[in-house]
Amino acid sequence: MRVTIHDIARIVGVAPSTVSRALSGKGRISPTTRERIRKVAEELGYQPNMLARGLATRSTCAIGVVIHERHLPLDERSFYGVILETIEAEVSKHGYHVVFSTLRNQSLPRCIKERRVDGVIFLGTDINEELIRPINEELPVVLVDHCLSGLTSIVSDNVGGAYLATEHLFSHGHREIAFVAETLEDPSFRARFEGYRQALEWYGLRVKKELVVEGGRRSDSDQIAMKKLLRKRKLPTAIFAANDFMAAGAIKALTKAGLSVPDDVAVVGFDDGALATLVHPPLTSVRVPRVEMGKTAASCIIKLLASPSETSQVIVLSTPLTIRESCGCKGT
Amino acid sequence: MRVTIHDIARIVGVAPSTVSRALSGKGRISPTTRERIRKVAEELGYQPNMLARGLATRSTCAIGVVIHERHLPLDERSFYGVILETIEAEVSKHGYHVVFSTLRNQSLPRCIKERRVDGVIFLGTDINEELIRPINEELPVVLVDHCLSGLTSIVSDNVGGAYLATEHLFSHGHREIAFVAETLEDPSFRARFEGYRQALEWYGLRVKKELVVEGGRRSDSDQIAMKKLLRKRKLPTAIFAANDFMAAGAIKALTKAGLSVPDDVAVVGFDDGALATLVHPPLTSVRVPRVEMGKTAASCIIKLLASPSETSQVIVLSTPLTIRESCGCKGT
DNA sequence: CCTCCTTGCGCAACCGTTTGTCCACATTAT
DNA sequence: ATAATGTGGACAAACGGTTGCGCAAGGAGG
Repeated sequence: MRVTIHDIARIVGVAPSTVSRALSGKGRISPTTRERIRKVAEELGYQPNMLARGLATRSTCAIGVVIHERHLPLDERSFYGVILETIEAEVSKHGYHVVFSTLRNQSLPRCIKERRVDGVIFLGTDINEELIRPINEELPVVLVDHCLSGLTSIVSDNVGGAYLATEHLFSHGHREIAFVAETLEDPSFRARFEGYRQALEWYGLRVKKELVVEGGRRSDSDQIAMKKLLRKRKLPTAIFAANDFMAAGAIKALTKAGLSVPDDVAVVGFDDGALATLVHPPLTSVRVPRVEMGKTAASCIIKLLASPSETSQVIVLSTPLTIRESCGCKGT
Repeated sequence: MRVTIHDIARIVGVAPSTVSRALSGKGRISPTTRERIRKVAEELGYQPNMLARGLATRSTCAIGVVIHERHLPLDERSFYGVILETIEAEVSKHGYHVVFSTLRNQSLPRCIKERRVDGVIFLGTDINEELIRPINEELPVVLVDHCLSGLTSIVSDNVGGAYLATEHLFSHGHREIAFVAETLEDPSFRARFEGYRQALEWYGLRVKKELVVEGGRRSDSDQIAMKKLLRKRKLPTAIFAANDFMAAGAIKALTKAGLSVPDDVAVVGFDDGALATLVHPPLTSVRVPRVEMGKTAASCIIKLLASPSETSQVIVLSTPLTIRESCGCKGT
């Protein structure tokens, strides 16, 4: 059996409550008994039972990180893995640990319903508002990559980043710029489309329907989209992809079709994840600051945990353009 | 305040213990009162407090998943993200949830030391045996991608997969086959090298030192390794890379150098993750059955939780070769 | 010398469950 | 009728901590 404060109390010859106070540092205790207790606890290798402590203090020292199943798998296609691990690293500095869970068929994980966490971070879009609101009544909630009024939200500047990418292509002479995405149903992708649209408009161009293609949610979405695009009578001179996955697929399809990237068609992606430097030519891509998003989410939830009345805010992280070779302007 | 069994007991007019038994289905209770209690619990939206239950039953309904920081980030370079999410999906079916944590500077996460989990799954190599053994004294432990005597271990057949890959290249006429890895210090990569060595030996070839290159642990390890290889007076006709990341890097470096894959140099990777189909040409790669590894790990820990005396075993999952285009045998 | 404050610590209640024990009553066998 | 058995539920003691309250001893101030 594990050693408890009662064991320590018996050995030192004090009451369990005294042990509790000595170890937690709260309450009035003489320095000498405090030290005696600490020493014995140390020797016995005492580890507090967090369940008991949690029961008494109504806290769990855990924060839930929930990700929608649509954003799985946590691999090359999704950047949530990095955010998850960043959150874990940050909150663990404050003594919290992470309960990781996915949202299946839009029902909250048991660990949340059963209040086994002190706060929740939701990762990604596609999470029903009706699911989140009630949670927020009882627990601090932080949203990452998603925005809801009255809730603390961490988002990247999708519109601005897309604007930047489109503008970059325009400034290098491209006038026929395609937009390729898996689906425009996804709010992030729609925002990226919006930035694309705004940039074109600002420069006096219009969005051409035939240059906007969606590949759908299937895993070969990239090739489906590119097939659609390559069927057109006139190819664009540049492609702005809504994420790196689609950009990599574009490069692949173009190369296969005997076209050169960036000489025949320039390509710009979005995310600037590890994939960007794994393909050839290396992707010019709009950087989504995943680590910063994770860190910000962690610090927000910690702040909310400390003072739940903290007013909610929307934090927009900027998305700079990382220029590599796929856009063809290297050295210009 | 949340509704407790005391609230229900008061309303129904029974003792809290009766409510507990009615809800859990254990113990003798008349069907009519059981139903009355269930109905009231339902109406009040009762959710059991798992902390209290855990305290009473000495279980937490949580399993810890620990990954060594060396295997981070959880992105294109690591396939542990997929395993993590698979484990979560599986154990949640049995009412468990996942506490995710990384191993920093070789010290166990607090959530484990404080026994906030009922069992632990360790992901990846590089985890100190001295850290794991004591845990195993008190909790069921499962190892994934790592093997320790007396502990239940789930591994993929690295040696066999590498043998298969090398044999495949040999059978298509290649005699100068390079081996490229980040480092041979990693046990998985060493095992893959061993398979490579065994295959060469079986076919009467010897390992040539100049054809075995390591790129180191840096993020541009792939390019460093390829630079070393391309400097040699005589290029190999094929490259067997210890993982997809290095294989993708090899393709990139070869393409950059004006060489064609697979016509000038064939490339075979290892992992067969999402990256394999994202590069051009698509990678022929040895499949590491990540999902199956996750599922197996989950079912092992569930079994161990049910009967802790279960005898430990080593489960080796087979690693078939997925043939695509980078090895140049398509259609042969 | 008496009162008042402070300090250090013990007592006991509480957090919300589970579970062993026991009792009252009903049912059946004798 | 009485005794033996079975049934349904109450009571209370855990589980391992935290925390409000109270009390005794000691020191300071009048």
